[in-house]
Amino acid sequence: KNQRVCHVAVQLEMGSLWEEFNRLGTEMIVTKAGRRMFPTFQVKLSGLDPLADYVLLMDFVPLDDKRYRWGPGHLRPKMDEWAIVSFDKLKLTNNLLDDNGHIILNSMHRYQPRFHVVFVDPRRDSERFAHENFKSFSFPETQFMAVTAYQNHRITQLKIASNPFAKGFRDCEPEAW
Amino acid sequence: KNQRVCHVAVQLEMGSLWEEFNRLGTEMIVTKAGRRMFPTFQVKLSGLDPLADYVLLMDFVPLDDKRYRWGPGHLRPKMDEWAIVSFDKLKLTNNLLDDNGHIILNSMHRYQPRFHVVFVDPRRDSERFAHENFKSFSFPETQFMAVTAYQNHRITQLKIASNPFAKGFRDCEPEAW
DNA sequence: CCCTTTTCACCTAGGTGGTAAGAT
DNA sequence: ATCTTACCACCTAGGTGAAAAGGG
Repeated sequence: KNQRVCHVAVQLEMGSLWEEFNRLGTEMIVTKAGRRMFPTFQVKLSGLDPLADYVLLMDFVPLDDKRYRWGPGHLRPKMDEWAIVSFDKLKLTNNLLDDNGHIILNSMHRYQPRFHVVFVDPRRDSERFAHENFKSFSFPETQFMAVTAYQNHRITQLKIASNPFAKGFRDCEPEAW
Repeated sequence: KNQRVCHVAVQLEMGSLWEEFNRLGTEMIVTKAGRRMFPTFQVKLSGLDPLADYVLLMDFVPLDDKRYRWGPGHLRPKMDEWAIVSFDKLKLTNNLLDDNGHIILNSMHRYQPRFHVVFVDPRRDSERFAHENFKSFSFPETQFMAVTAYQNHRITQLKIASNPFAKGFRDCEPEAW
């Protein structure tokens, strides 16, 4: 592995929330127009070379068949700072003809989100080193099933309890979250 | 001038709205937190080399003293397409200590917005060619005075009539805009 | 007196799950 | 029967000028 990526470490943000969902069997809604993930996939990066350029992206590995990618763009990390990368604008869709750059997933199938840090190699023959210029990370607690409607009512209730945009469906508990 | 920029042409969007404001003497609000411009500075680009990289930015030339810049980032133009660049997220502030990347302007002073297309020269000694790698554009009808409160009531009325976010202050006319 | 700051009601824009109807 | 779609009320988030208060 290239020196620019071999020391890179990644920590999942909101890990306890992910685990809480994972215990119930996380589900993510997919729609024609595209739907955000909740919890948001968010990681804290360290060990980046402040002078190097990186491309950060995600893909979704089916615990069945195909694979899809999504990237939030370039990053040149700031010195003395743990870069936090949020995929909050990433959207999931079940529309095979989607042209909005959303992730196309198969409803009722399970997926493992994966995160990749790719060093942008400035050398002319960088293709030759492509295999050593990236590092990938998987967090098992972020696995989920793509659905068009929630299958498990307890997942629905946890989403309503923890997602600010679903506050309209809460019954009570003004301070619990 | 470099071939990558010498054929670049730019057309101001919403020209007639800018002219309507200009006839009254355009004013732009500046606040501590930063305020958007309205009308938005928006241009249509043509003559770009589809294989080249560009940086697009704006600055504000005082019809008195200092100068400030703001850039929306890189652009690699799509073939067969007139790229439209919108500076709708640009904000103006009068806070000299601003660290949000907003444009710091002097209230009660007049400014001329200016647009620059900069070719990202891949050559090692690109600094030597910096003077020939950009092209700049000024539209006199986009001049304005920075203010903390509107000075001309007719400007206020035109803003209310044409800015969707000010719809709450309209008296009538559901179809006029 | 002139200019700036703060707060506010009223918008735009868009992210939620519920619900009922539609599709297979 | 099972999964999908379209629409909805209800939120978050944030862009408006008005008005009143603050500052020199």
